[in-house]
Amino acid sequence: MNRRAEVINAAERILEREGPDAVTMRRLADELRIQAPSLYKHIASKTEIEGALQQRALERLGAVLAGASADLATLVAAYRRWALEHPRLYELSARHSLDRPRLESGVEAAAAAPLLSITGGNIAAARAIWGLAHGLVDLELANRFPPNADLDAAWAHAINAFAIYCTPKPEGNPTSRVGLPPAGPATPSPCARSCCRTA
Amino acid sequence: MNRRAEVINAAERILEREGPDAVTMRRLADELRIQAPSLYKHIASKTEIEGALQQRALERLGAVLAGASADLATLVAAYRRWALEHPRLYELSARHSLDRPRLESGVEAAAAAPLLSITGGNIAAARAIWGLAHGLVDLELANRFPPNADLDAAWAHAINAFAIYCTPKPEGNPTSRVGLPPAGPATPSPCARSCCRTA
DNA sequence: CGGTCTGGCTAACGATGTTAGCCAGACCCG
DNA sequence: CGGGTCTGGCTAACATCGTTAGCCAGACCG
Repeated sequence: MNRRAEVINAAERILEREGPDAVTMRRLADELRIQAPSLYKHIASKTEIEGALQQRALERLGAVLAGASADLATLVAAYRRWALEHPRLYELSARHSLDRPRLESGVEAAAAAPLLSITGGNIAAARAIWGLAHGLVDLELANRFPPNADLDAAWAHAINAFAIYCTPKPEGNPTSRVGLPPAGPATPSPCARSCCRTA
Repeated sequence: MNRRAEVINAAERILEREGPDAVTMRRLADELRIQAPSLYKHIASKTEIEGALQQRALERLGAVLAGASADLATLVAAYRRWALEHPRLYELSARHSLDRPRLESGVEAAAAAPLLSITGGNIAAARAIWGLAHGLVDLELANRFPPNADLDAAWAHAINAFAIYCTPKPEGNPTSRVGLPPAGPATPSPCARSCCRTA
């Protein structure tokens, strides 16, 4: 069964080095000094490889987020940074629809946990923040912003807007706050920050 | 030159009826009662077709948004509705990176205008809201939320969070407010809404 | 020793985007 | 009317893609 992991490792290597179009069964077989049809002794289809990489991406992103859940700003900064550092993997994992049955259970929840923790267990708010982070990253990766766009400013606004939903965690208490009531009117600083001045 | 438009129309028809995988040069040729290579008399590549559809999507979405720019809630609702009604077209247009050179000038700006208008010309805030709307839609289309997720609640949070950046337009003045200073501390209702109670 | 399983192999299939090259007809200009 | 060019079809073919079928060497085990 270890060969299967080698296949997926090779796929990830090719993906990161040469982009998604290079991840080809024949190219992948080359990397393993094998013929393409032999791959099917270890995996059922290319889709399965993509699924495995998606799972891998979810795990890694989840781990990174878990280590950066001090407050909203650092959390989303970690999200953005990871996505920009592993754009191919992020794209592959985000664009494909999850086939939850195949996904190892818990991965999804683990990736979501830090976000939930920060919103005090407010699932809907966590989803909104997730959407925001994913959307900004996705648009950035897809080249949808003009080349000179000040994306840091956009992220700053995003963080500022959602500050109402988040109380910074008391220092030194890294455990989850899932289950606590939402933060409620912890009014954010009323947007006099530099990022808010129109250019 | 009109045949080119017919090709793109046919591509859109197939896309919407049978999904992205069905948009094949041969299938497309069938639809036009033609042989596949003949398509190349009217277009240079399949990529060009996708670019044209992307442009088309941008135009239509822009038009819809322009007609729904009363306030943030109706604007993003329109965004979401359009994307869910034309998921294939939206995906195709959002996933592909823009090749701005080929894009007809002004389309991008036109699509962005309603958003900019609502943030009072605050570009960074507009981008954040765009990211949020795109992200939520993209995750929804990609099946990333659990089947029973209450997405309306997530959208409500999203709107609530960004309310600080938006003053509702004075009734009966549909012209743009681009250029005005940002809304500043127009404090949002402090999140006592039903959507904010944790389930 | 014999049987089974593992993990390679070659050959091949159908589908994809795309190119080369031919040709009928429309259309225009002298 | 005659000839040239342009338009828009066509067939044949190519390389590449994911994938299947079927063969076989070797390891391993009873």
